[in-house]
Amino acid sequence: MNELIEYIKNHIPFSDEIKIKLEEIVTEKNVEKGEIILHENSQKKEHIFVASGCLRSFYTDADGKEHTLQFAIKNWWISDYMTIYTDKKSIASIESLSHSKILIIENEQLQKLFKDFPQFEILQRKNFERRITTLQKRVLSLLTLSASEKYFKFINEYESFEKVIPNYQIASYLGITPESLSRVRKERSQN
Amino acid sequence: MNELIEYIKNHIPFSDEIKIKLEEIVTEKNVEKGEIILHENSQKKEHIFVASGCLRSFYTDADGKEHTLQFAIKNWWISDYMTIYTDKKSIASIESLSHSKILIIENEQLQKLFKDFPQFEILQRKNFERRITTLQKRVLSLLTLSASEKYFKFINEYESFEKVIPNYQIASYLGITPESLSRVRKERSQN
DNA sequence: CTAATTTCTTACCTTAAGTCAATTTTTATC
DNA sequence: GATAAAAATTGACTTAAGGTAAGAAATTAG
Repeated sequence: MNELIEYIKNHIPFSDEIKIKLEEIVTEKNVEKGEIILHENSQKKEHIFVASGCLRSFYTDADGKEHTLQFAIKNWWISDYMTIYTDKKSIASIESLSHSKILIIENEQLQKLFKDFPQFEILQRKNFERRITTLQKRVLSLLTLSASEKYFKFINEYESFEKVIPNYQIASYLGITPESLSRVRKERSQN
Repeated sequence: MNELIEYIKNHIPFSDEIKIKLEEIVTEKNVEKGEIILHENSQKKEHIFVASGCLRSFYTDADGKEHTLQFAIKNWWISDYMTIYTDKKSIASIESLSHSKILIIENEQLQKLFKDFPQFEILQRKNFERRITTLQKRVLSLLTLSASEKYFKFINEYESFEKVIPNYQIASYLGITPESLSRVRKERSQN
């Protein structure tokens, strides 16, 4: 909870009122490595804030292959946007990649929070803007870059991820096979 | 202008006050096929509403190859989000694919509008939500689908686009070559 | 500390999609 | 409606990345 408060204070004016409200609507949870937090097919509209550790959202295709949508570390939000903003069943799952501390807010509660404390709208808007530009950049990478370019861009941009996240999951984020990623990494170590 | 008003009325309560304000900040423009509305490298933070016709935003890579970011038809918004929400120079351009009528709003003006008429925030939020889920779906398509699957999904989803947009631009949206797209289309006509 | 499991690497082969170049078809222009 | 320009198609060839399978390395669990 303190991590979330810290995060909020860094963005908008904070008050005791807000604190009380937050304590009412936020669920704190410690999760183990490998634990699934949000299951595919659920209809839960939950926003997850990562207080510590690392999470991943992914989609499992018809062949059982997993495709990573997002990684999230401390101070990041992660959720299944398609489920929250449409009325369709979730096609994605969220799992923890390490022992993590997470804070969960129900979407309805969050919407109420926006009404009661309009300054949160600003936070939300900023998050949206960041998310849109991030997704846009990712589309562009997928459209224009080769396997090795995508990988080097990724480890460059998300250095801190490299140690926590298994390579086969990075591959599934970049849209390449683990074998290809391994070959790309070999090249690097030879040059 | 009427098209924008119509659009707004469909989403939030409208008033004469809003109308007056809009007339003050909105620039109406008729553009020709092939006309560039927003140039790469500009720093203009403009939101474009399509009243009629069809627009396209695209990125030109180092080899001069164009990669389509978005198409937009009547009642869609199109802009260069990366330029608007970061302080970097635009790496994308926006062009008109037909004779089009467009309405342009400066980002600063739009932000003021949000302050004066908070109901617009709702409109903005909905737009953001839609955009995020759309981008997310596109990432997923790029990660999981073959050239032909991407194409059939596209023409299925955006039927109305097929007639206006040249195939080589659809190819650049899907991340495949025009030649590959042509082969995919040939298969379809044979089965 | 050892066994079991998971992740990563490597070699060999296959394939989907890219490249290049020529031709046909469609669209725009005078 | 003829001519020019743009877009689409096609064929021959190349290539980047995928598939398979087996073994090595690293992690995790008992």
